[in-house]
Amino acid sequence: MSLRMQYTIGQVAEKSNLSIHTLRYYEKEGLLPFIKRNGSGIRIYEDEHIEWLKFICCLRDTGMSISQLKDFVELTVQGDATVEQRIQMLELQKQTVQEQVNTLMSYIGMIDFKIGMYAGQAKDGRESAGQPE
Amino acid sequence: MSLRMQYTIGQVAEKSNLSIHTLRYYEKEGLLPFIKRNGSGIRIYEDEHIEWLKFICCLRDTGMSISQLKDFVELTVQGDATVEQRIQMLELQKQTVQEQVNTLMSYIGMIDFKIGMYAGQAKDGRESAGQPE
DNA sequence: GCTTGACTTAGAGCTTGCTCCAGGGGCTAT
DNA sequence: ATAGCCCCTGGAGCAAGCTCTAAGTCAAGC
Repeated sequence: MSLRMQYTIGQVAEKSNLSIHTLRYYEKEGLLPFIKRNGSGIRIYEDEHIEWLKFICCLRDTGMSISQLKDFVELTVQGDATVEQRIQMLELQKQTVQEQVNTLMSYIGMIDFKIGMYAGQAKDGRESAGQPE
Repeated sequence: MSLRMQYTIGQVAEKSNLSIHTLRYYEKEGLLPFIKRNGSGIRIYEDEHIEWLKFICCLRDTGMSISQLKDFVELTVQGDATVEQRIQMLELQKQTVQEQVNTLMSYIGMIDFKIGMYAGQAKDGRESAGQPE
């Protein structure tokens, strides 16, 4: 007997850090095909939908586009038969995230190097103005 | 007596993985205020400019906007007096990149968790189709 | 001298992902 | 029953960052 909480779009917006507009936009784009409505047409969200939104944001923030997300959702809706395919997609995504991390770490190195150069200049003032390098 | 190589926009496009369009766009937006022209109005790039472009891409790819980049370039053009300010900007940027790395690593964890869930479903096939969760 | 190809400009157009607006519905409290 | 609030829809608008087009210049090779 799990007590299942229900939420309106405004409550979900607060919980998910997405705007109401964005939530409706995502639904329109097919990212939330399972949200039910009450008699007045009001969207009713439940806890699992909020979890799903968090996962969507994870994929979105790692570079997956809305339409790719839609493809992923459609696979999910199709059920068991597509589990392997979804696992493959996620493995691929995981790999690209790892590459992103590597790239960002190399960027930290570049920024550090530049900071070092500037720090040297700040001491002995040998910069030739107007020539970023 | 350093031999200083010179490049046309097409050569720089190849070397920098930016399109010719993008290079001209960046110049128009003030990110490359130091590119000279030859007698016919053709842009002449040198090695240090290509280095600068790589650094610009580093900052851009870590979330700095074109207009922020422009601000940074303007400080650089002003010379020594702004070195401290530029160091501060880069320190701040470095910090945000580190936060991005942390976020991405937590996303890898989320993706892994999801893969684990799917892998479980693939084995015992207890997914309820149409209910992403 | 004509073609080819890479360069020039100004400015229009495109894509993505929101963001907002007008106009309206329905519950709840006074 | 009127106000206040949150909800709804369809569609317009917006910002960023390119991306492309039209029309033209220039230098080299045949």
